[in-house]
Amino acid sequence: MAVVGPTAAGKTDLSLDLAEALGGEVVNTDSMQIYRGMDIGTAKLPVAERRGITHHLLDLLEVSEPATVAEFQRWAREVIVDCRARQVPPVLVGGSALYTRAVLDRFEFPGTDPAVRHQLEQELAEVGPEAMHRRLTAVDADAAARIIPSNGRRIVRALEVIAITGRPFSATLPELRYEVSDAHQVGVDIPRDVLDERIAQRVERMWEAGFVDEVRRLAEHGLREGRTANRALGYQQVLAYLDGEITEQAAKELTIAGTRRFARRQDSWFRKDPRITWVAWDDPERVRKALDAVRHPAGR
RNA sequence: GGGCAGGUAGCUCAGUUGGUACGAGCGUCCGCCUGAAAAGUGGAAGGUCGGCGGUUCGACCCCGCCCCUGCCCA
Repeated sequence: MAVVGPTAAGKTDLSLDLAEALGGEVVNTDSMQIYRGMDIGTAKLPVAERRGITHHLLDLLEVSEPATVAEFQRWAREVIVDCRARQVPPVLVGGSALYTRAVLDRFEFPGTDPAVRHQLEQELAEVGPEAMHRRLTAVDADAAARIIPSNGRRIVRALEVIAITGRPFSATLPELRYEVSDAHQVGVDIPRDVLDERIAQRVERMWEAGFVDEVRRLAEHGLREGRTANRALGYQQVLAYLDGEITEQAAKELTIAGTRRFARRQDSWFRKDPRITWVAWDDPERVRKALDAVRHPAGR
């Protein structure tokens, strides 16, 4: 079972209730909570509040280490296999839609080659995305047509895949089809205005809880040098503040604004998936309704 | 009470020597997304140009009065 939805909607609480009701364990599917030390800014549930339920895939990497979806997919599937071998239902929770899909769905990653990647990124920096896009058009017109010429990152990845596999790059997502058997997704449904207010409050509380110190500490452990962790919402803004680029107040405001934008992206991503059963964030019966969705899946 | 600056999109501001607002960034809305996804990206909708009167074929741009904001003087 997977609990999805935008950030600050209340996924964590629901996941605990569901894990308790099912006698399951929680599996994190949040791309940033896999980092050790990123606690306040990712709203990671403190051990003391986990109700004794085992949580997987938290605190796996140092902030200086890069994270990738493909790697995460392997870890998560191993955890799921392990849980099921013990007759324990895994309850996935997280707002990283791609991560969730990579775990649940038929999703294959063609591989990567650091040298090739580095070379292509070098070129991108030199000639710009348009020139790279023309190159992509020459070798794979199909993929090029699907990628906007200004999107350097996706162009680089497409060229990388072509270089290492010798095959064209498919730029489309696979169809919505579960790879993991007996999977169910429950989405936390929450009105925008309520969510916006909750986000602002959450960020305020983060600051009160010593978020700036957390970032300062992580900066000493290579947060700036990493490739993934330093992009996390809040962390990137506080780093800018610590570097004297913006004021602390601006860092806080930018974090709130950025999180709102992120929540909209999350929402639009999850809304497209018709397999998700939505339950209202404040419905007193939400746990029962979520469990009903598992026991009596729609369409059966 | 007097002087100066300003009142243009939800916000911060461009702009037209008078000829249908060329607007921009942010926000909002909608969308895309395969090894950085809390990242990266595309598009759309928003304006009686402070109010009223005047001049003019025609005013957001000129004139008068008024209202509002900021600063200065008394």
